Amino acid sequence: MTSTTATDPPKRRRDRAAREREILEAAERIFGDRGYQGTSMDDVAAAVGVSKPLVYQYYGSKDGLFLACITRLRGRLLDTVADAVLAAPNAESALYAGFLAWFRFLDEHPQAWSVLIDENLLNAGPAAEATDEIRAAFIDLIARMVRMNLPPDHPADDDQIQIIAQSISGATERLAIWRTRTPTPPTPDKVARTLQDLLWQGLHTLKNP
Amino acid sequence: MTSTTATDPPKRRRDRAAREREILEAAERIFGDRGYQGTSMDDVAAAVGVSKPLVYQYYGSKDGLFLACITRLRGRLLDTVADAVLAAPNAESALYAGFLAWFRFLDEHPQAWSVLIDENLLNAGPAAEATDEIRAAFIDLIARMVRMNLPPDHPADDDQIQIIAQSISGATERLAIWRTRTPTPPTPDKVARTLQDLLWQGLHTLKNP
DNA sequence: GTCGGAACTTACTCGAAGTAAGTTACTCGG
DNA sequence: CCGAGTAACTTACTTCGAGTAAGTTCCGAC
Repeated sequence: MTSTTATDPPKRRRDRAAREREILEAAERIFGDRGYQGTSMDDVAAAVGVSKPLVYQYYGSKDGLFLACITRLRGRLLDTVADAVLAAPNAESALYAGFLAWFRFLDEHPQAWSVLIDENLLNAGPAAEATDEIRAAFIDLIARMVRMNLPPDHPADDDQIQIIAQSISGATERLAIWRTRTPTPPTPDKVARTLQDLLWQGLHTLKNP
Repeated sequence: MTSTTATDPPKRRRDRAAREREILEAAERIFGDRGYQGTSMDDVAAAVGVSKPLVYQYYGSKDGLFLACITRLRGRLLDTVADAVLAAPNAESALYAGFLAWFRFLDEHPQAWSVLIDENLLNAGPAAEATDEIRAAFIDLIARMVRMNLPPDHPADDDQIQIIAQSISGATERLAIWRTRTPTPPTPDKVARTLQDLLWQGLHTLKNP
């Protein structure tokens, strides 16, 4: 049906930055609706009212376009969570606030999240490294929080901190996927509280090797 | 190059079960080497020394073949971990033994694991439900262990148990991926101990709502 | 031997990623 | 106002891989 945005006739040239943004927004929407595999470059081009080679000129490849979507969406998610964490009065509530912000954001932007779920698609070549880098910002945030939570009397073991940060990242991602596939999932609040209860004690009693 | 298995000339007919096994084994190998996207059905067919439609007749689609690989590999992994868990003398060591078995298996079968990493690819249609079902056996095992670990004086909240089981599943999967992408990852033993330390306390002090 | 079904193949269609080569519109110096 | 230069854009392909239609060959049972 190729509805552009309700304005078909006055489709003039636009400068590159504007067109790039337009394409990116359409791509986020369509990838979110139909998934990576279910979306063709022609679909995206048609939605913007433009031809496919233009999309290729600006984004290089389907992976490139998808990566751009992921990067932007994850950036927003990270900002939201980081804001919540930094606004918390102490370490304990920071952990909880971070979890809560994460699950709430994903509830409120289901389309964004369904793009991010597909992130794992890009396991081939340099795209894999790119998605790892994007996720790494989250892992860093978590690692910083973990350090804040650790008992101050013994120095942190970097391996342990990485292990814990990766664990928390993996746990929250799987929980998010699980919630979307469960008919009546527990509320963000309940999930965040349960995670907090599960982890809080352990973070204080970590033994060094 | 189409190397079958070092025996090209005597390629006779075989009964269905044998051929299916042969195809499945080749598929595991090739998917493991090149990933889902990087593998074509012609590749698999050629490796067995057979034509593509035969593969389709036996496995229906590329997703079907891939799913068959995942199912078998996850089954083995589950057996290994379940054995370790059941052999443990008590709840605390069962948790640790399960983690350890998990990471050791993946160290010893890197090719199997690289197939399982791609599991997330199948996010479309009925394949998504199928992969969820396969993973569900793991979640169940974890959920049972969590119940064993819970303090007996208050009844378990099913939501909480699901949340925890999903978390642990997600954490171990992300850790496994992370370990494969890290030059010198911590040993399975260290990872298992850290996870155990992180979770053990929290599992005992879970509050009901 | 021949008949029936199971194992297997050749030779396609179709859809989507990616590209080569060209065309149209805007813009800026004269 | 006008022509060149360039950025925005298109048409018309190629290529590759998933999936399929329509057979053909082998083998065992009667």
